[in-house]
Amino acid sequence: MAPTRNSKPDKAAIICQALRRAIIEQALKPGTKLPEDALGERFGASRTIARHALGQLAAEGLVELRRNRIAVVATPSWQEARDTFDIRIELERLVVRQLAGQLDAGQIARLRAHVDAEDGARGGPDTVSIRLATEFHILLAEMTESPILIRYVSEISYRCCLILATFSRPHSSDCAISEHRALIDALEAGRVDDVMNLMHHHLEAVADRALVAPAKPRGRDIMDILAPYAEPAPVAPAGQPRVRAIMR
Amino acid sequence: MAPTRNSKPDKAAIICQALRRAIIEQALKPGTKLPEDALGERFGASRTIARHALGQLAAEGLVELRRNRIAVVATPSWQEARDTFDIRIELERLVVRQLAGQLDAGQIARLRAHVDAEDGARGGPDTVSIRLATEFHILLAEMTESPILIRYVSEISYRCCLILATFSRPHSSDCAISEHRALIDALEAGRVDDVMNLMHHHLEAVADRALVAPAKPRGRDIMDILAPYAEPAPVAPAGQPRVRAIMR
DNA sequence: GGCATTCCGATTGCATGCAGTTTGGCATGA
DNA sequence: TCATGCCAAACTGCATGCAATCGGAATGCC
Repeated sequence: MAPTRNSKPDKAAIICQALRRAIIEQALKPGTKLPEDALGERFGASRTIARHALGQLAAEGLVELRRNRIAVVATPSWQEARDTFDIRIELERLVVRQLAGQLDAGQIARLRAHVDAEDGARGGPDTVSIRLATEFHILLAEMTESPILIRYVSEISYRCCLILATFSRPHSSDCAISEHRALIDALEAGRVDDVMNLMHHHLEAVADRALVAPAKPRGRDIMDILAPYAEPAPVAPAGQPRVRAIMR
Repeated sequence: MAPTRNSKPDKAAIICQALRRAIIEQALKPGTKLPEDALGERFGASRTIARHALGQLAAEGLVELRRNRIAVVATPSWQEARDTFDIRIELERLVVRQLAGQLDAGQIARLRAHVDAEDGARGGPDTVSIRLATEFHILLAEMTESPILIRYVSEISYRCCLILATFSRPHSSDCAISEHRALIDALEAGRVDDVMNLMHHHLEAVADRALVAPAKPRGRDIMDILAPYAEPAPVAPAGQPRVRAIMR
């Protein structure tokens, strides 16, 4: 009775997992088409299942789903990228606020082991470093044992991977390892304010290192660029004034 | 060409919308079963569509989806409720940080009109007041024009409705109207720190008013209650020490 | 009477089929 | 050469069908 467990791990979930990994490791680049039947066939399932998986990934923001059109890997805009990191900072500050001084020796050891693994991946492909760094943050979130926090941090961290894939220049995000170590030290010492600030600045640094504002418009977004030119006569301030605070 | 618009609003999305409203207005209480074919029949669609809609709502955390079992309206635990409000506070602080001093007269007017509507709903059923109050927050989020922020705030606000439905004592959350007005004033004046603090305390107040810790265990959660008794011999500190900071 | 077992209806997991829409190439004409 | 219109292939939207699984009632056993 006990050993049965969740014997059937849900076919759609498998496809989801595979696509997620492929996307965050940039095996599937933003804009890549994801036809339902091709996916289904590849994973030995029907379109129905592939469709379901795509729906989930769309809910996570990794995939764009347009009606009657082939699904594609999402291509975050630059402004979305900024907003995403802003949200991530606040969420992860919550994480470390909950964890500071609350972790037992085993948990601290697990964290250190993970960072060592990150260290070991230096020199390897960038995508692996990025994935490992992301998994460190997710590991932290999981230690809160708060389902919502875990879900949100995971989701937004994966999205940040996608963003890095879209905007980052090559070789930019491995010096984060020492910052991860500092985080662990502060967590262990239990100084809440310190660790929250560390996390804040760590993520800000990641964002600033990665998010080089696109001088030449990267990839798609062509329609966005053309939008102002589509107005017939730009005499008055065109359209509604966009109400976005310019942050940082 | 222009008048076509999105002519097909997606059947699954309709079901989603309907269920969401029903859930946040407590027409569907936590724990209510949601069988696929019953749903499909009710909305003139097939099980496939109903299933898809349930998947979406599960991704939003409004529905619980267990394999081979009937889907049910989610029943948040008390700890989840606390965590959810903590996250919501940070997200909405971001919202007002972006909006302070950036709204035009029309937007301010729309906000005031909405609060007036809330006022008009006083004395009506609690569920309507709660929905209107929630929509005020979502309206704010939409004014940021940040898709991610809008998505997260909407999602978590709906979840908070569900939480209120689960834990709130009757007659608790209508005095929020004056706080909404204060928020608008501060937004218009553009004092960022003020409005962030107002939002923080407003949401904290809502949480404190609503989240009465359940002395007698409310409804289901029987398994939770039994959990400690399931341990064979509670001699030593049972299992791993739960690592949750007790906040506030 | 209390408890384990068996069996059947209810319900989900998944695949397939058909209709409607979009895409992109090709032919036609200026 | 370039623009235009048409058509077939590709793909999605959705419904239905079949097998697997679950929950609960009836049954048998002590």
